[in-house]
Amino acid sequence: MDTITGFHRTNYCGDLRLSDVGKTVSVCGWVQRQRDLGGLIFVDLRDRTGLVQLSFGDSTDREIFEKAASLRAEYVVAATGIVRERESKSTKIATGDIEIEVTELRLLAKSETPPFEIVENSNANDVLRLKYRYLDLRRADMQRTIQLRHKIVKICRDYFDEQGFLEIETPILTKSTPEGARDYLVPSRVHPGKFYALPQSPQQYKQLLMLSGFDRYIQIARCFRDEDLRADRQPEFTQIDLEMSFITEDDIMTIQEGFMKRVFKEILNVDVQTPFLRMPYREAMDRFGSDKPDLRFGFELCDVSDIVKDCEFSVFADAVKNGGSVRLINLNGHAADFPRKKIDKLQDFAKTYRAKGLAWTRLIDGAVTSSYAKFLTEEQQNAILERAGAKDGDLVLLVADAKNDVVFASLGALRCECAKQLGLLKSDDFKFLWVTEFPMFEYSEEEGRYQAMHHPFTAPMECDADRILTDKANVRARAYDIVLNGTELGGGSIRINTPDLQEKAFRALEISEEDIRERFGHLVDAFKFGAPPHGGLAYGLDRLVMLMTGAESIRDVIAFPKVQTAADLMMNCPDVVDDKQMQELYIASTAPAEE
RNA sequence: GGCCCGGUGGUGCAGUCGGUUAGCACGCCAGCCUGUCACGCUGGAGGUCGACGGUUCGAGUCCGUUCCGGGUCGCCA
Repeated sequence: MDTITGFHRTNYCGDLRLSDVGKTVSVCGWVQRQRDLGGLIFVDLRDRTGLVQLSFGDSTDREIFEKAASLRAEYVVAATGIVRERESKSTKIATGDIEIEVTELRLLAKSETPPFEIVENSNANDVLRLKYRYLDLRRADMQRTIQLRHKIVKICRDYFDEQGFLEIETPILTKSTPEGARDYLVPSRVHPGKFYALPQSPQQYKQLLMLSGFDRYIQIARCFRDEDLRADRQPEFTQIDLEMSFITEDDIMTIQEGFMKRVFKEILNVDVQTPFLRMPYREAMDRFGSDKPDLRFGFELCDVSDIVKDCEFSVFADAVKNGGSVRLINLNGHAADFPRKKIDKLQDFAKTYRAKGLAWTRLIDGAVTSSYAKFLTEEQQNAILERAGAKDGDLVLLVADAKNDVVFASLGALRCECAKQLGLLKSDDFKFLWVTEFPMFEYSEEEGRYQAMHHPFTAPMECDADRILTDKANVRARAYDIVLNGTELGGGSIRINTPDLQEKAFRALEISEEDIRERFGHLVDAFKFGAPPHGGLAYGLDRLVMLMTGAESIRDVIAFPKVQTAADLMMNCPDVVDDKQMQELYIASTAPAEE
């Protein structure tokens, strides 16, 4: 084995070009592949920038040639040589016009045969990839994603710095704030029986920073939520977290739009149109059945409750009578794409959103077929078609339910599912929007009371503020979400900044005086000392990177992600700890409770 | 907690109605080869089919349980 002593890298592999021909260069990296043609050996050397071909032939020193012959995949080498124009060029790699005729070769480390090939678009399964994540990360696509993530963060820091923001770190060991997601807890050694919580977000700290006069704050903040994982959800994730003082919604949105415009231009060379469309929550739900609508395609919802409220079809009529609705989407021109079998599949899909069924009507070659034909009068059926704007070649899907939530959720999801099946979701089409005027409260069946939809510090809209205790269902908040292609990138709000209003908000949430003191006392106290009007926004960096790279899973944009059971397969954690550690923390036993 | 999908040499997959020697590609090892670039050619090694139990003359295949992974609903102020 050779050492690196005295060797100095002059270039990264992927950077060499025809203009470098004749230069003596030194490169290092991993052996991607070795091709031994007998009297001639080629080695593709890989580093984080790409590949370059090393060549060994007639002019190569005997000892070096033999060393080259012994190279295997993933061996670590350093090579010095002269850049030559290739006799036969390759268009497949960026450095395909040249090769390095090696004059010095150092073997720095050998490698066992890796458990999977280090190639782009590997289809090795997730368990293996994650167990050997350090190898998985060697692959070119992972390298690109992680490097691109760095660039996004860099642009973020630069942009917000230019806008006068200060980056301030807030604690990772903090206080549990029930309400909201489950906390990750950290036992205290010094305070037996007491616990820190890892932050779900730096929410309260950043508001207190406004109170301290920092005026414009940003943090690339790690956040933790002990909830079940999804393709776009990890238990620890990164937020770009902002807060500003002496501003309104418009200021925050404008600043944010400027960042999006810049990052999309610099990273993807995409021109994002600003200002973004703004849409009240109510409108988003009515038109798209979602508070994070994907605007890349149509298929908008349409309410036909009034047409069917007295019809013979009890599924429709009862839904309306019991306080719900009957709504539809029209898959314009796609009737032929959804034969009966596919519609049945769509029904199963809708049922996962608790829809009880899926009614449909189809217009093909002038003939109308409906799943509900025998229950409705011709007038009613025609009225539905007219309301849907249905014409020949259309397929209309209807959901009826006594709960509007179910109608919206299932139709909203169907809308996206159908678009996906029809290939209408282009990953290079970016449709931003702000969803505004969220409800201040939502009723929790479980808790039997109204809860904050955003968080308890969110300000009500000024025109609704006097009804905060009397008309909870209809009070709207100064909250807004930034949505991109059906993904909630982030959300924020204007906060309450007066003790009076904050006290009213707590009362509306039926939080007792004692709880207020215990859980939010520091914030309540702080607000007695002059809180500026302020508001902010936080959004998921991981999701932004996902959308910008077209990654299908959030795991692909995080260097060391966790699997669905929140385990890290590489580190093998969570794991048991020594009894001694447990004792120091006053935790009784390492054994899980047995049934 | 519910529902759905998957687990077969190192890797990715095939495996029909339950049938006798579990197949393919890549990778790996050895030999040959002077312009390859997914090098080529020849030969070779490598599998108790996730685990346990059951049905059967016989199980990769059927049944049950369980483990692991993925998707999703609930959950995620």
